[in-house]
Amino acid sequence: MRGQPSGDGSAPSRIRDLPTWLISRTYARSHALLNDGFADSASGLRSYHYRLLAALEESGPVTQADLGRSTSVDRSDVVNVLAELERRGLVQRTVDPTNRRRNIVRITSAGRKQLRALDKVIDAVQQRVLEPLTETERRQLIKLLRKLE
Amino acid sequence: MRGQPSGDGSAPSRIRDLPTWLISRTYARSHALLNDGFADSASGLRSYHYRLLAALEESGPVTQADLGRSTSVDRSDVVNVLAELERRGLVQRTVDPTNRRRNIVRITSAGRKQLRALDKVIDAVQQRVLEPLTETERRQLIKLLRKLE
DNA sequence: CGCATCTCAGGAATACTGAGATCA
DNA sequence: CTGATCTCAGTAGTCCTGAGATGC
Repeated sequence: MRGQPSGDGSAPSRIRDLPTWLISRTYARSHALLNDGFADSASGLRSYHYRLLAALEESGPVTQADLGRSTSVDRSDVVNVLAELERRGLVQRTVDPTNRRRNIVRITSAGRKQLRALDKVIDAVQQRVLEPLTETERRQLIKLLRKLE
Repeated sequence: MRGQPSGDGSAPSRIRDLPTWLISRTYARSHALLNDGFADSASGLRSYHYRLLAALEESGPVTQADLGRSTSVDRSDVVNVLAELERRGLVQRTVDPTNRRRNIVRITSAGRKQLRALDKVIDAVQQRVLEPLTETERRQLIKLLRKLE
């Protein structure tokens, strides 16, 4: 295209320096790695499943609505993803006897086991994505990103 | 759910502290803001259109393939998005006389004008997303994210 | 022939909306 | 009735794959 400067990538570009663009690029990369990793794990599960399983293990039994809120997964997606997880015996849904509108969801021991396997995928992806950063930089990045939430 | 600590959000959570999760949340937020902003602009354009227009203005005339590579927009999406942009008179496509496989794409003056309008949307979104960060932190974030590319 | 380019058709995964049924 | 919850159907936008046609 045009003359590119030297240095460590300080080419000023309106687009490439846009935080939202950088975020979306990094997201796309880790999203792709995640899907590849999950595909390799042959579990038939995806990122949504992981989010819900991991949240369930961390929080203990919760209602679907709370689960959706804590994971930022939309209510309608929660329904579908939980249905798949239940079909696989990874979670259990029971009607809340004190409020029959609600489903109480809990992770099963098979779910915990599956989660251990998915954790490995996740860890590998983190390593791949964060590879260019030092430990200090990683902590810094996490801190900054948490502020943005 | 469970007892939450105090402080400035140091609740340790395997999920919420995952860089890829943080990235995906921030991505989702800015993506939504971007789409809302573009919808309000009544231009009928989306994030892909902006990426291509902005890249075209910055690079000058290029082939579609190069445009796709520089913006990380897939070749097949480049085709569709450029078709829409051309229909609106925002870009111009001409066959490269020296290599008739290629299309040379250039932004039109109407395209530049439209880009100015979209820039405002983009700026507003950046402000909204980065609002919790100081100037120094924003520069730091950009630096870290660029390292991840 | 190999290879790059442009094009088209379609799929996958995330994010979301609207509406209906149930029930506190 | 109000409002929360779960469910279902369907859409939007991004990202990607495979394959065909063209021309270097």
